[in-house]
Amino acid sequence: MAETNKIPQYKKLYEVLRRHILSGIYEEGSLLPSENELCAVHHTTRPTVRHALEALVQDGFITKKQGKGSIVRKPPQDIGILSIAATSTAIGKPYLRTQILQKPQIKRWAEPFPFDLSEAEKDSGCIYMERLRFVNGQPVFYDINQLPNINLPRFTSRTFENKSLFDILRIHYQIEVKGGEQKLKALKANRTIGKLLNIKEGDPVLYVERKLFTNREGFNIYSTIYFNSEKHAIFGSF
Amino acid sequence: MAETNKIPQYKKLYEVLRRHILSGIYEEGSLLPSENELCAVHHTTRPTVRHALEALVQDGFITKKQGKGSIVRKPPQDIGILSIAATSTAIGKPYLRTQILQKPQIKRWAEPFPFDLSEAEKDSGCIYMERLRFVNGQPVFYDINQLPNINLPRFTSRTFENKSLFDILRIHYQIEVKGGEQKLKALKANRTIGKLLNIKEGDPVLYVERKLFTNREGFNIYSTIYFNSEKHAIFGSF
DNA sequence: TTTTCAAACTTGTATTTACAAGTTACATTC
DNA sequence: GAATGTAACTTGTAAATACAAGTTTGAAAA
Repeated sequence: MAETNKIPQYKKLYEVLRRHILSGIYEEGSLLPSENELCAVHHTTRPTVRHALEALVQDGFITKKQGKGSIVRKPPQDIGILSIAATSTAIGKPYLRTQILQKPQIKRWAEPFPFDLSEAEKDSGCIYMERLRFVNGQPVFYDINQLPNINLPRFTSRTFENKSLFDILRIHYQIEVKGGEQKLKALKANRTIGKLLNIKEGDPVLYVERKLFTNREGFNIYSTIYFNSEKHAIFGSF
Repeated sequence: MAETNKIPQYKKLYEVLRRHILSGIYEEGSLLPSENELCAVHHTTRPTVRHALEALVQDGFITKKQGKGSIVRKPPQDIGILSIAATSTAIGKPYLRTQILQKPQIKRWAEPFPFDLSEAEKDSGCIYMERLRFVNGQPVFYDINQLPNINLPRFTSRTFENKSLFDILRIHYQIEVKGGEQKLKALKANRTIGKLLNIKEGDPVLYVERKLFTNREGFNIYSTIYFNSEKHAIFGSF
């Protein structure tokens, strides 16, 4: 028994089940094997299985019901609450095109900065990028992302057009978002924002400032978002 | 031993610790008693203590560090992402006054209703209430709450002025919010909203529709919120 | 004085066992 | 056939125990 790589059993089980749910082996609405079955299959005990299931509940992959079982849920989108839903009619998979206005480049942090930066973050400078996102051809989402330039080889030369910033961070750099905080306001669009989002100056826009914590100590991602909520709404589930 | 009211020990311990954190008995940044100490004091065992602490971590009241202990955090506001933060200057404890515009009363559900209602919810009618909340004397927060009128004895006669709706549901009825979904938009204030929030007609307001799931099957809480983000922002952490 | 290291804490992971409580299915009874 | 109840599932709560791993402290050694 030397092959245990220090990764706890409950986490390994979590990963297995999560993978199975995402890959469709367990269908949405169906029941996971019972806790005792999972014990038998994975050669472990109920508290360990329950620990893994608890994490799945926490991350929204299942709901549990006493006497019934663990029900598979629709896997939740990206972490962090922000996806887009149409207000009037429910569009199944909104056609979302992303245009990079400013490719990732190394800059100084914007001043003044809406969040407190650590010394390490200040010293290392930041990687800056701007994106504009379209739903059905209309611009709805303008966001500025800044992250510290700490140990991210080749980052600025990667392609972002069709990939999520977060996917790239997770897959290439093992950086995962663990939580965050955000401030939301409704503002009048100024001229620049109005032009970008194709609305009139003075029209209301949703404004969000976010700080996302990651599994890397002291590595946070900062975003500023302007959202055209004329025809769409920001939708979140938690 | 007849006084156990069916409430699990770990929940009771959670309530005790939560109360103590909120009342300042444990200061922000300080350490909670160690798990073994809590075991001794509350006559229980580590798994139970850990279960309670896990819930506190989940709700943002503490963070844990292996080898160190449980660190008390700044207690997060109301449940579920919505609290208020001043944008310009950080106000330590924003003076928040709540005015009940419409005491809880039994009504029919509003039509049209932004979310799908179950048959049970439709049949039972709803408890309806409106509140207006002030920070430093200025109205910032107008919210309409609707919840199904199912098995909530004495609910409409309770006092809400200084207590959170969610605290009352949790403590008196063992109803806990387990998750939810919400839509956010920026709108122009109409005349009514403008008057309530003391802003000009046409000024931007933050508009939120929320559906909160609870541990009671089929019991959801629905809120509509208008937020004056002129001087404040909605703050959330996740 | 400074460094090193070991002991005594802390939380993290895991097993084993037991019973309570909610759900379902089926056999019994009316 | 319809209602009832029981048995066999499910998850929920709780205890007792053991060891692993990270942090702090202070004594011993350099």
